[in-house]
Amino acid sequence: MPRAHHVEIQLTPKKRRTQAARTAETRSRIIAAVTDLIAERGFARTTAQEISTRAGVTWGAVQHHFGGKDGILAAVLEASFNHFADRVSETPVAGVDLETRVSSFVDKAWEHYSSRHYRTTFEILLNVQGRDDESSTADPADVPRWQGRMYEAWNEVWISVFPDARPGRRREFFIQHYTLSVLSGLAATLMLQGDGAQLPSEELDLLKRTIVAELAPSSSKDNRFDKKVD
Amino acid sequence: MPRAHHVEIQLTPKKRRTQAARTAETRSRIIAAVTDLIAERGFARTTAQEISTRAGVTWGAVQHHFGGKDGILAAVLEASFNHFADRVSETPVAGVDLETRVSSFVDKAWEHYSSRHYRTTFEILLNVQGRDDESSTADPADVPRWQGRMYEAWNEVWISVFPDARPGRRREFFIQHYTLSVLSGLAATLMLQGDGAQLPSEELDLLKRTIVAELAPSSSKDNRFDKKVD
DNA sequence: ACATTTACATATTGCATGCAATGTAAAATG
DNA sequence: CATTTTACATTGCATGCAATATGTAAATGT
Repeated sequence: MPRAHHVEIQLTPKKRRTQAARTAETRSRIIAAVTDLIAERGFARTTAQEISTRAGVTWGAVQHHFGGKDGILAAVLEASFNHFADRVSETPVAGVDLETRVSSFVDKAWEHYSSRHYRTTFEILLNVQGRDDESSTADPADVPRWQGRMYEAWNEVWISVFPDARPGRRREFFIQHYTLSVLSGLAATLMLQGDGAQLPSEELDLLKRTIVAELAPSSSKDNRFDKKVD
Repeated sequence: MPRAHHVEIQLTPKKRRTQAARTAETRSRIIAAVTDLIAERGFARTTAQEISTRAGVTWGAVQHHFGGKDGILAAVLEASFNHFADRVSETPVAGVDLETRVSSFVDKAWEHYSSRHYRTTFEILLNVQGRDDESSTADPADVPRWQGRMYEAWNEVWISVFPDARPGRRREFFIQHYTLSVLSGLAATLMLQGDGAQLPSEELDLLKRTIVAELAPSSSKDNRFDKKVD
C-alpha cells in the first residue's frame, strides 16, 4: 500500500467556490506536498517540478501564493511549528500527578518529533543554514530566530504543564534542552532507519524517569516508569 | 580569524615524491576538503568546483582517484567511521571503575559526535537516502548497511569497555541505543546552533549518570555525576 | 635515455533547476 | 452583463552542475 500522499483528481468540474476557499485549499495542498516530499525524498529532490506534481497545481500557482521556493519553506516551517505547539499543548494538566504529566508531555512531543513535520523542519533548517555567507537576500528561515522561537514555545508549554516543578530558570532550561536533545536524537535515528523503525518506548520511558528525577528528586525512587531487568 | 581549512600554496616546485606518497596526500586532501565543506556549507553546496578549490586540485584528479562524487562520499564515510572508532577505542579500561569508564567513554564519543566528521556523515546519509527510488546504480552509501556497521562498532567497543556490566544483550542494545540517541540529539542541536554553542557538559553528565544507573542500579545512589541543585 | 604507466589539468557537453514574463480562467464588483 | 481583480497555467531563459573526453606532467620500469 503506497504511503505517498495522493492528490484526488476530480474529473468533473468543481462547484463554484469563493476565492478565499480556493486560496486556502491551494496553499494547504502546496504546504502538505512540500512537507511530504522533503520528508520522503529529501530537501534536494523537492524541486519545483515535484512540488507542482504532488500538489496538483502549476508553478504559477505556487509563485502567486508564495513567491517562490523560499516563501514555501517559510510557510512550511510555520505550519510545522504549529503542529508542534498543537501537539504539546494537548497535555492534560489539571489534577494530574507529575509522573503522568511528564509521560503525557513526552508522548505528545514525540508525536511531533516522529512526524514528517519535524523531519521536514530539520532538513529545511539544515539546508538553509549553509547559505549564511551568500547573498543578503531575505532568509526564508533565519535559523537562530527559529530556534529561539522553538525554545520559547518549549518554555511556555513546560511552565504550563509543570507549574509545580520549578527548580529554577537555569535548571529548567537544562532539563528542557536535555529532553529536546533526546527527542531530536531519537528522531535522527528514525530518519536514517526509515520504514520498519519501532516506537522507541523503552527509550522514551527512560527519558520520562530522568525528567521526573530531575524535577522531583525525592519522588524518583519509586518511579512507575522503572523497567524490570529482564 | 577564518576557520576554513586553508590549503598551503607552495610557490617552489615540490621535491620528487613517490607515486604512493602523491596518491596518499591527494586523497587525504580531497577527503578533508569534502568533510570540511559539507560540515560548513552543507551537502548541496559541496559542488565539484568547491571541492577542487578547497582541496587544491582539479576535478580530473578527483575523478582519477574516486571516479566521481559518489566515490568521494563513500571514502568520506569510511574516514568518518574510522574517526569514530579511533575516538571511542581510546577509552581506558584496565583497573578503572565503572563510573570513570562511563565518563571517559561518553567524552570520547562526544568528541566524534561534536565533530565535523559526524555532521558530514549525517548529511551524506540523509541526502543519499532520498535516492532509494531512483536509478539502480551502485549506492555510495547504503544507509542500512552503514547503520548496521555503526551499531556493530558501538557494540564491540561497549563490550570491551564494560565487560563487567552485562545486563543482557537486549538491555545492552537498549542502553547503547539510548546513549547514541542522546549524543545524536545533542549533535543535532549543535548543528543548528553553529558557532558559539557551548559544550553541553550538564547534559553529558546527566547521560553519564543515566548510563551508570542502567548498568549498575545498586551503585547509582551515590553517583559522582550528581548535580547539586542551585 | 626511452617507453610505459599513473597522476593530474583543461575544455566541453548535456541536463536539471528556479524563476520571470505573459496569457487564460475564475471570482468579485459595479 | 461588463469590467476589474485574483488565481492559475504555460513558455522560455539563464544559470549551475556533474561527468566525459582529451591532453600534459610526473613517476616507474627496462
